[in-house]
Amino acid sequence: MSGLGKRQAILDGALMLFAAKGFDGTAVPEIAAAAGVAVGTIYRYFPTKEALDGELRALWADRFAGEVLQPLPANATPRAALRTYWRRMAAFARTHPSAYRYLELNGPVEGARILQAMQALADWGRREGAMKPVTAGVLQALLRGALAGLMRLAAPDGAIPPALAEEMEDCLWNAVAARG
Amino acid sequence: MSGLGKRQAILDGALMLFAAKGFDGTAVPEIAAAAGVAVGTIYRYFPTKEALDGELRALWADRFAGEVLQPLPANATPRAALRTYWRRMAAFARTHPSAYRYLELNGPVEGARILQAMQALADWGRREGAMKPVTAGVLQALLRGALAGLMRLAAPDGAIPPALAEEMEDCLWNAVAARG
Amino acid sequence: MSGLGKRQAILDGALMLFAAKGFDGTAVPEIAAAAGVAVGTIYRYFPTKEALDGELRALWADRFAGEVLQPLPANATPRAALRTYWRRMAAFARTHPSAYRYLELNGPVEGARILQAMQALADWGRREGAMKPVTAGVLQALLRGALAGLMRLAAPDGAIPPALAEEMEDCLWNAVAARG
Amino acid sequence: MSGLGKRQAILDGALMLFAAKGFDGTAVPEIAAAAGVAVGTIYRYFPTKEALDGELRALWADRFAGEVLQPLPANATPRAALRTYWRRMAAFARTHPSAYRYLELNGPVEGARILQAMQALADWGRREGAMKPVTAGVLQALLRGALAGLMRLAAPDGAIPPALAEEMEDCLWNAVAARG
DNA sequence: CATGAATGAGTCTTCATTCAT
DNA sequence: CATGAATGAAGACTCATTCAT
Repeated sequence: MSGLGKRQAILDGALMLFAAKGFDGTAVPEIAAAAGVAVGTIYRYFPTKEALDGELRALWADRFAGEVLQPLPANATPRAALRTYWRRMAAFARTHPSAYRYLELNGPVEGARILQAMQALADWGRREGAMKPVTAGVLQALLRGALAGLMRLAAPDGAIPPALAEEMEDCLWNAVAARG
Repeated sequence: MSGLGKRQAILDGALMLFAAKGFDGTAVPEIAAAAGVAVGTIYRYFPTKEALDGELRALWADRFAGEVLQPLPANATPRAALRTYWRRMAAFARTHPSAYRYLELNGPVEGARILQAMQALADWGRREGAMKPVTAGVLQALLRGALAGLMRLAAPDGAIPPALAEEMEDCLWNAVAARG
Repeated sequence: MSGLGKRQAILDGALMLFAAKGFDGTAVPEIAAAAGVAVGTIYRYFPTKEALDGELRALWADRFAGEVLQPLPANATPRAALRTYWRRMAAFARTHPSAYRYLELNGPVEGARILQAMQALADWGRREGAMKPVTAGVLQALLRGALAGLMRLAAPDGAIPPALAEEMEDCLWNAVAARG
Repeated sequence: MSGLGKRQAILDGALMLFAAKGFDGTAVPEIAAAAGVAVGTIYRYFPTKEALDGELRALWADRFAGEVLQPLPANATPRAALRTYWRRMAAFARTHPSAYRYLELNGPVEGARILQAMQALADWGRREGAMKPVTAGVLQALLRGALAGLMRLAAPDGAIPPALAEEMEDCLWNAVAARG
């Protein structure tokens, strides 16, 4: 196994365990076992357990924001934008349940970049008359909270039932849509 | 200090510390110090650290459900019911931030009883034509998630700004209201 | 065994082991075994291994200086003073061989106070015409070095043969005596 | 760099580090870094860390004895012999402070050969009537101890002030000279 | 020959739990 | 009942040594 492979294996093992048992609940030897390496090897790649945690969080927070904030389709409406953001977030949670749980467990999910996008969406929707005036923070709290709430409904590590995700999407839009 | 007083002090200290640093991040001697008792005393009231955690969770989950699910005012409409539930949840989070954080941190917030109430509300609202058909789980996820999301916006231990709470309440109703 | 007894046992065990194998060559569990206590107990009395070492050094350096620098007999001559200092140092090395070895191993043997006494002796001896002019540092180096050299001759933990000690004392006086 | 060069670099690095931090306080990777070689390389030249230490001690103890015990000048008197031995020892300590410190730190400085020379000097001096009867061990302890004592006076890695060395030499001769 | 990534036994230290006072 | 000194298993981290490249 190459050095990069081991580094990745360590990150993967740590992610799974931190997501399942938390940082303090996970012992370094457990991570080593999960990664299939010796304990000492972990310290060749990360100076401390904290550093491993930090890198892991930075890595996945970045990836989460990166996936959610990809360019919107051309000619998108605010409604389509909201739907797109929501689906991307749900897709991330479905594809990387451990990463999602880990990020939710340990504080804000890369707040700044997402919040910016929510601000832009709120402004845009209001300009177009499609959305009622809504604080960006409220919008972010709605999306993130709804996703976290749905994840809780599912069994641990369970995926969000697509039907519920679609139902929620409809609710979310109505939550912020301008009254007809 | 009476025996009950000590027991309460231990529970209070543990709540604060578990909320701030997590179960695994909190040492029993820390709890003892926070409670103003000797280490050994803790073990006169709780057989293990886990048992203390369990009792604490049961206690607060019960209290949370108890406060939120108090009888609704007579002649309430579905809209008023939703608002009442939301305000009670927000009030709990504002009044007992440590308890709220602790409950959110450690898995489901006494899911069953709340879910039941959401089910009842969804049925009721649909019967009256005030709400669109909505799965109870989605409703619960919306409320709980929105609250958690708002708490995250606030500084650690900070309270939710009342204005945001009201704005959110409006969104939540629209999310599930029947289209006019 | 009382708390003070345990503390003392730890200090004693550490002294023996540090003297025999050095600070870095001694493991904390070894100290615990030598002291007849559990590993954790050591940390109830000393915050770190380094702190234990520090206290040990302070303790014995003080005791060494205290024993050597006790008041000289009245009507003592410079010659008698030198003899007294030397005998006290040798007595300390004979009575507490581990402590002596430990102090020698780890840098200066409480240099300042002893050096002061050597300075006083050198001045005194010269004023009386009994000693030739001699730098205090040279005098200290002579005494301490001679003692360390004799200790080396003896087997590890072996005592200095009294005959050699007396012979050395004669040499030391001649080393600094004024020429007849 | 040639093989011999690497071997020498390792010995040099180890000497410096062992002198400064002791055997147990020095990590093999540190030695490798100081020597400018890879860790594994050390094990191509020395089977274990202990073996490296052993060779180092043998090497320098031999060199020390070799330098001190070079042939004395023809027509030397006992007094000149003592002075010569002392100056050679001081010169060694001045020229190779790390080596001197290392040898002093770790037990006897190649006792046997030096002791033999001291014995010969003591016998010779007595036969000539220049020295009082003195045990060889005492003579050795005086010289070595005086040197070690002077080294302690100097700052770490500091050289012995020549004036002190000369003053000491005078003392040493008087210590063992026959009374005039 | 030289390298340095990998190893895992061993290090210092913490902490849940017990029990004599 | 309350205490806190004592315990030792377990945690994070180090380091002498090996071996595939």
